[in-house]
Amino acid sequence: MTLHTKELAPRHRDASETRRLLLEAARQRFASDGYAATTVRQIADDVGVNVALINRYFESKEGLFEACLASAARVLVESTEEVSDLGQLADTISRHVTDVRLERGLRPALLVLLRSSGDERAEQVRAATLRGYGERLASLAGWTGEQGTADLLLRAQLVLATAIGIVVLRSQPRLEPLASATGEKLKAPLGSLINALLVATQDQL
Amino acid sequence: MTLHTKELAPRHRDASETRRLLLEAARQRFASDGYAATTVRQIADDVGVNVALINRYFESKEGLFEACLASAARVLVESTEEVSDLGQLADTISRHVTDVRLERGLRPALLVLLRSSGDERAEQVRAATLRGYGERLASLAGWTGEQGTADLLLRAQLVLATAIGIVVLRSQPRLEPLASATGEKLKAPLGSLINALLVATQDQL
DNA sequence: TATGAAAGTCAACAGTCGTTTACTTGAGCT
DNA sequence: AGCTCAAGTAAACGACTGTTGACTTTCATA
Repeated sequence: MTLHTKELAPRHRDASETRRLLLEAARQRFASDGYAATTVRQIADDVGVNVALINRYFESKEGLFEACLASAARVLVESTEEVSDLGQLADTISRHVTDVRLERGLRPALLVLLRSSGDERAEQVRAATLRGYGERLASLAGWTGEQGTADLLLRAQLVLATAIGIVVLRSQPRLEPLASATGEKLKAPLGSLINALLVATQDQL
Repeated sequence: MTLHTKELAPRHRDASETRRLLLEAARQRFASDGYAATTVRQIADDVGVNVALINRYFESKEGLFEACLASAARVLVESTEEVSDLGQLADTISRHVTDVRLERGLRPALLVLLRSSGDERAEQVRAATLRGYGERLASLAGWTGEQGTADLLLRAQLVLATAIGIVVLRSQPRLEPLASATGEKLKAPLGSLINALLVATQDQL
């Protein structure tokens, strides 16, 4: 339905730029429709180029998907680098989860991470990325890895689960009022959620 | 890969039983692989019957999927009927989310509810079911609909988001330790999460 | 301005998809 | 035992999928 979004700027045969546009269109399609339901012809049409270029630049549909996964993993890492303590976490997550910008937003990144392609290598990237994100959250709460803080990792993964659920309910079924809630509106309840899961427990130790 | 799970019991030409088996196999496939990635031949092979029976009993692949959605909606409603106050909620959710039984468990139900088929009618069933579940949770916290309790609906949907995230992270990427956590293990953190989101706010009014 | 390599297009390929039609098998009846 | 209708099968259909190899266009260089 969304055809030829980028028709402006004649695009004088810039290979790396075309590659970038294909990656962007693919991430959007994969995030909203999933891997199997997305057609390589759709992606090519979104950019306005021929299908064959996908195989030229990414080798295969799987290759294109893996490139999307790598891009999503980068976004996830960057989104946590600005957080230094638990106090900022609610603010950061609620802002990123509601970010409408396609490039930096957590929404397409998390959605792509959830879509399965069946490919073995892609599956490992997904698992490693989500595990790393959970561990980064846990570290903020004082998780060290081996000691008596094992519960914190589970609780951090529950925060990640909430973020995933928010992104899902905001995109596909568009559940109101959650779907239209601003980052500011989400900040308070997310703050008390994080406080209950990570801060309160931290104090007990 | 999972071929002919139900070979025992010769199955003497029982139409309604065959229909039931097809529905069960479909729910499992749709929940784990999604709509587009699931093949009607796979489903028929799981049961051990010919593909044509799917179109005979459910009219189309879409019809079969809608039947799965209806079944999932029923499970969701039933899972909340046993809850009468917020105190039981954490226990109920954590038990249902970790339930391995395919029939009654929340896991396949929620997963099917998340899978999109692109069909308009299916989309409406999904939306209505999830909205109703959120409202049922909010009602337990004192949400009445129109008064100054609007925030409670948003917070209840955050609880739903967490449940969805848990189910997702427990099935496809299998994120440990969340994926293997027992219902008993999840009960405590889920309890403090619900308490922070719904009970604490309730007291403020 | 000629030229060659890169960027992009075209058309076809081998599979697989959901669906349908005509057919065969089986069980319950008198 | 014979008949009959429902349950189940077999095989093919047209459409669509990802992928490929040969072709054409463009642009920076000489």
